[in-house]
Amino acid sequence: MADRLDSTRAVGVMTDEVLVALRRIMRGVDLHSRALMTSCGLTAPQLIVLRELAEAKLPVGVLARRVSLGQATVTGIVDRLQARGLVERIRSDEDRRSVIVAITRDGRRIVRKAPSLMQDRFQREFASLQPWEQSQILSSLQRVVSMMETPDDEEAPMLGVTMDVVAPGRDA
Amino acid sequence: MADRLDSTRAVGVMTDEVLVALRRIMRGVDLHSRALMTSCGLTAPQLIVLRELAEAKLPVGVLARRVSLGQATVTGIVDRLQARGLVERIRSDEDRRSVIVAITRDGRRIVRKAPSLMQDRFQREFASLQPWEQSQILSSLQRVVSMMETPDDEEAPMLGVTMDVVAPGRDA
DNA sequence: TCGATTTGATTTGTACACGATTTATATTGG
DNA sequence: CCAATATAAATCGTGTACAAATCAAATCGA
Repeated sequence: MADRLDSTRAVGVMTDEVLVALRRIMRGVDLHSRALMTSCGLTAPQLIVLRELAEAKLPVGVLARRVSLGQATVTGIVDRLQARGLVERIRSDEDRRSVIVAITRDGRRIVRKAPSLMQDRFQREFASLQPWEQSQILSSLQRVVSMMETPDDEEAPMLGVTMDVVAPGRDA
Repeated sequence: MADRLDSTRAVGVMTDEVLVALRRIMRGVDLHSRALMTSCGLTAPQLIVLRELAEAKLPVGVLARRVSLGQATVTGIVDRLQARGLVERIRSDEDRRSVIVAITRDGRRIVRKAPSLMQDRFQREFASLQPWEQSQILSSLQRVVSMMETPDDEEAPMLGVTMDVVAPGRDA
């Protein structure tokens, strides 16, 4: 019964379970994001960005790196935030290519009363764990991150998924 | 610079790090999905759906539950798969509201030569860990899942791996 | 100084992913 | 038998998220 996938090597079994857990986590985060949306009008990424800006005004590029998102994505998020008057764009005097994003008074007010990024349930349960369990979970997650992100983070050359399907010549 | 987060309560510090790790993982999964796209023309969700269909033709609703996605999302994925001729839609004779999705010969061929869902790198690194590390990671992830999903909501049928911990009952 | 390159941001196009609504078909109640 | 209800899928609207193309400003080179 376990051999439905011809390509399933022994190692695949547990990897698949990891994958399933990952997908369920992603789904959970997404669903919470939507719940947030209906409760306070902000999605998780929007709130993350806003929180970052609550600490300091930043140019878009720096902001993107801070929140681990692409520049294009952040531009869209800032668009929506700006439409609600929660942030403002200021062209830098130093470098007129650069757009500084700053939180507004309204934005600050919303950040202050916004619920936590993760559901209360998660916070509560996580907090109730023993410290060693908390660090174990954190380090496991970080281990997964390190296995997923390229080590010498050159960003592009990791497309090594290709078995023989595609030619690796990306620079040509 | 360490006091920028003065507004976070003690419990928030580690939770935030968990969150960051989670987001980086999600980003990693997404990036891999795109790499997959360029290498074999299929994204991860498409491949997941196709794999499921390689085992049996299914109505859209059942398919959606099997892969833990919404019905609307699966409709879109099936649209794109169908446009490439990898699946076909068949209206059920029994119940003409129902649309059975079946994999085609081309679809089966692609599934066969598609790379694993996760990069080789992840597979290799995960496999190279000590067994106790593997189970620690898996159980940490599953712990996170259980903290995130509301007990009410359980049920998500997952991608067929069902071993322990979650959802004992496979389907009928 | 003027072109070429680089760099920051936006735009465009594709693909998820969801809830809500709509459409088509079944089933049931009167 | 037909209206009311229920269900399956498709469609619509919103919001991520990315790469690629584009635009605009700065900087470098000749």
